[in-house]
Amino acid sequence: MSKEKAILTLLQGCNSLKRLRKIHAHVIVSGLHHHVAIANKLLNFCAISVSGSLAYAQLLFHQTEFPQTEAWNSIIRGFAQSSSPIDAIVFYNQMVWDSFSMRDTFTFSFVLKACERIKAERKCKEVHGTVIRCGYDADVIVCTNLVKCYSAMGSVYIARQVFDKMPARDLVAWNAMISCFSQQGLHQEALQTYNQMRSENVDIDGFTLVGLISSCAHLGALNIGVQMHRFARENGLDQSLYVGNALIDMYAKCGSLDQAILIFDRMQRKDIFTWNSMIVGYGVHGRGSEAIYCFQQMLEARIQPNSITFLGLLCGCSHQGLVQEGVKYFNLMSSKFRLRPEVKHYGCLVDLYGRAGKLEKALEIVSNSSHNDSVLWRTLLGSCKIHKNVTIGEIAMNRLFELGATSAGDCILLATIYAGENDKAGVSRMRKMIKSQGIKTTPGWSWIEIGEQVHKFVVDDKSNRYSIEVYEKLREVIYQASFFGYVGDESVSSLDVLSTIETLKTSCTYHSEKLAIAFGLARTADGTQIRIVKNLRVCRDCHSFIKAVSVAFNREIIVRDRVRFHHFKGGKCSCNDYW
DNA sequence: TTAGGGTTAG
Repeated sequence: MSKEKAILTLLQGCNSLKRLRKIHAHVIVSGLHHHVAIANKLLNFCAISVSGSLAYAQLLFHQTEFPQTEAWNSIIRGFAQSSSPIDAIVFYNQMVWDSFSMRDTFTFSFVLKACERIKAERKCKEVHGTVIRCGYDADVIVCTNLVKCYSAMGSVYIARQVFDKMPARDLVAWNAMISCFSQQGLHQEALQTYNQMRSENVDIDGFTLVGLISSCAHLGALNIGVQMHRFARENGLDQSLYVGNALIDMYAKCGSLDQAILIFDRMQRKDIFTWNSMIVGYGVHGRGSEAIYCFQQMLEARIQPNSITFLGLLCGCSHQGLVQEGVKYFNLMSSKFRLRPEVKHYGCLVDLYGRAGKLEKALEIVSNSSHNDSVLWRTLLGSCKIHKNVTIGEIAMNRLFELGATSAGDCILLATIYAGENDKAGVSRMRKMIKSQGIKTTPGWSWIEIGEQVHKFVVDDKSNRYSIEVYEKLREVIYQASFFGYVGDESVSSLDVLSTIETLKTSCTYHSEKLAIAFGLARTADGTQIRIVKNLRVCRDCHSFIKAVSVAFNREIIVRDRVRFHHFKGGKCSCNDYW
């Protein structure tokens, strides 16, 4: 065997930096350090291997007199996956000026990886231009990297353009496009891409499923989610940790907490995502005690909690009124688990005290918090609405005003408090504030899944193609509901119904959830559960309407609002009218 | 024997 071959064989079996240093010394003594294959192998090991060293790789690289493409690629790749991806771009820039080497598909893949990780938008566009000029825009891997890179920067439209222009798309490319939509919150587009994928006869795998199941979770699209679950089972993909985690989250977010628990219990392996998805699931369903029990099991399984675990726990405690427990876990975060509470955790703490009527304590926390955040004051204002506290409500509103963060929702919250006190002047002030300050309102919308279609209804919307059918059905539903305790907004004082953003713009009659429920009643068989996902909180009028509908039509209705779940059955709601 | 992939919160 020649010396060169012997050294290459040694490098093949090398598994530590210490051993590599010895081989390197041997290479120098043998006068083979200019041998291209050996030098590249050495450099590649140092740059990529977990037992390598990027510092050593840099040393080797600088000792290379005329580095060729392979050497550049190794060093760029090494930095692209390191904690300092910016250095990959620095090396790429140097390579551009080097006349001894040409960039290839590997170079582009690695530098795009670095751009993706540090969200270097300008560089990504520049590399994209070079990719086109160099004729690599037909390369499926480079293009998939471009899709991922634009996706990471939120440039979904460009990502889709790159994807559409690809001459051939493989499974990974489709998965990247679906993930892009899913991660950017464009869930209906993710499902449409999946339909397109199916129509082009592309098989799907576990990666596809995870993106899609996550989109179903956000959309509340249980029927499609169940189909995905069935597909996973039939193809042996339900054993995957990622798929299992996504399924737990999907079932919990679609209102089927029992199904989420079933999958959770059956999972052979559980990681932090598994535990968090279950704890957050319990939390948003207002089942604090079970969230706490799950947390204790998690600790027994020796899984370290993170900040999301505590968000789930605190949410559960807050909605179940477990004040002492909530405070205990808030304190444990930093004292035992060395996790610094973030503004969202403080938000949960304010909500915890506020919901329980301890508004002075909640005010003290917001006032003393180093987070001078509008979210905290808004949370406090929400609690003031529940407990009809004008004084603290006004303090919160003034602080929001000073922070320049007043929204229409805030004005409506305070207007509702004034309305409770029969303070017409206060309500009028809030109306004027919205108008004079030009405060933007958020239109309310609701999703409902019928079969495999997700339909969106916007407040007072008559542009929907089912409008005539829906409005006609809604009139009938309101009439039926009136026999079961629902008093429509016509007979309710206009002050009493000021509780959502929608209200100021229109009458409560055509709130988006009412339209969606009427559509659901018209389009589904008797006894079928109706599930609604709404972007805002449910207003008092709609809440009492849905309670009456659940009994009048003998339907279980599940509404996921911006914060929590409401399970309506037999004229009652799981939130016990406390939300 | 130098490449591209996934989940929880927000």
